[in-house]
Amino acid sequence: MVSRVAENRRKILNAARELVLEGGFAAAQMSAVAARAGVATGSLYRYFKSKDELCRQVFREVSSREMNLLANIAEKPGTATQRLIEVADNFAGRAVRGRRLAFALLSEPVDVALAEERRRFRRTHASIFQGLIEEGIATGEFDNVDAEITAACIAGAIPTALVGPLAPDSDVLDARGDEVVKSLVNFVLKSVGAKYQIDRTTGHTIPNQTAIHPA
Amino acid sequence: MVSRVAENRRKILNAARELVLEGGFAAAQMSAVAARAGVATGSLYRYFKSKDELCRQVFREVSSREMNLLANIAEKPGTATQRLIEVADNFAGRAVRGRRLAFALLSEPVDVALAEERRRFRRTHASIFQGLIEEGIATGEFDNVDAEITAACIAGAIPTALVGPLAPDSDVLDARGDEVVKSLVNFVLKSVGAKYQIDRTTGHTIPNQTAIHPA
DNA sequence: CATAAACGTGAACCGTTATTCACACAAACG
DNA sequence: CGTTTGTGTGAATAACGGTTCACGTTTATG
Repeated sequence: MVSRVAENRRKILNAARELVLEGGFAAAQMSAVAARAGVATGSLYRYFKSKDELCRQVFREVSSREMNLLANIAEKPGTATQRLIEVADNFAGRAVRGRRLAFALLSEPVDVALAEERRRFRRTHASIFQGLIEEGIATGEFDNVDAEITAACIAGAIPTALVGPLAPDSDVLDARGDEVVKSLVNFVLKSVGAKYQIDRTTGHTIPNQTAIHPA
Repeated sequence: MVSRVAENRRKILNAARELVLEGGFAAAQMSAVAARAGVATGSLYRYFKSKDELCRQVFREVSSREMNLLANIAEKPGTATQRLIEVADNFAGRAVRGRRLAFALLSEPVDVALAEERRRFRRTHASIFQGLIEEGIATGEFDNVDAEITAACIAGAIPTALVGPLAPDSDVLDARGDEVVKSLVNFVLKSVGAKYQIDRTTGHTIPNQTAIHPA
């Protein structure tokens, strides 16, 4: 009995998540969620106090998966530079490959409840970058930049570069995707004054131009 | 008569703009706009086909003012570096000082009609930066970065750094505002591989650390 | 001045969605 | 087996905000 309740809760969350993955949070209307989950709309309210609560839950589930992925990469052994490259590459790469999800999590117009959740998400992103930047500064790999601001900038730059000026439902990213991701990684590296860049075609590490040709 | 019509149109647009400046586009409800303008709600539809059209008009008026400001700075004489500094400083500085407006134009959740308008706005921002970056690359002031992507990143980074991780309705920016703006300018300079930074306290131009201490 | 055309009005209308609720049914308990 | 408690239902409700419209008023035209 208690298990059936848990099972239903799961069914509802899964249905909502599927809808979000397909059409963003705009598509997660209560009646649609209920239909997808195979229950009545009224039943949703046996499990969730409100739509906000349901959506927040979905947002948390989906975003925490992404967060953990990046956080784990950031904690792996290696130089700050290597890890910064990997985090940035994964962040941008995952966003490019899963543009629908990235849009829903980062850019889709949502109401205040979710906007709060999204702020938290962004802050977590930023704090991952901030940690790496501070490490890199300490080891001398990076310049002595304002880690907090730089991290916030990076956390904002990557998503908006992907969903903003580059058309959001265009397929440019499917073709040029890898190249764009590499450019983004290089952007990140330059912004912290890293000594290296990655080659736009081979992906190999190469010296940073600024460091090689000082004024 | 024709002048009275034009006058009323102006009254309505002004009322809508005021509301947007005070509470974002969410506050620009038809009834509120009508009340503020001193006309009946029905009258709004004598002047604008729909709310979307009215809001677009307001968005254009307000954003084009901002755009022109930056575009003019970008066209002034001087090195690409100098102008990039000025554009970035104005962009960030104006956003910090007019956070309400910046929020409405750049980050507030809006519906599809305005989202389209906003995309255009962002693209224009990006193209201003892109032009400066390309110039700087040509003159050897900047590294040979991917100008399109870098510009998109910068255009996305500055707004989200201001309204994102740093609390949006907090007053941190009122106190630390200048410092934050300078950090943002330095972020921009580093991301293009400029030879200079600006001093975080004096605001004077100083050599870029990366260029001075090559690996 | 007569008439038409346009303007101004604001209460009513409508579509959209989240939320509720009265009722049916199943499960737990003595 | 009766009772109570919890669960499922989906049509009705409520709230919200943009849009309309039938009517009075002002302005233009001949």
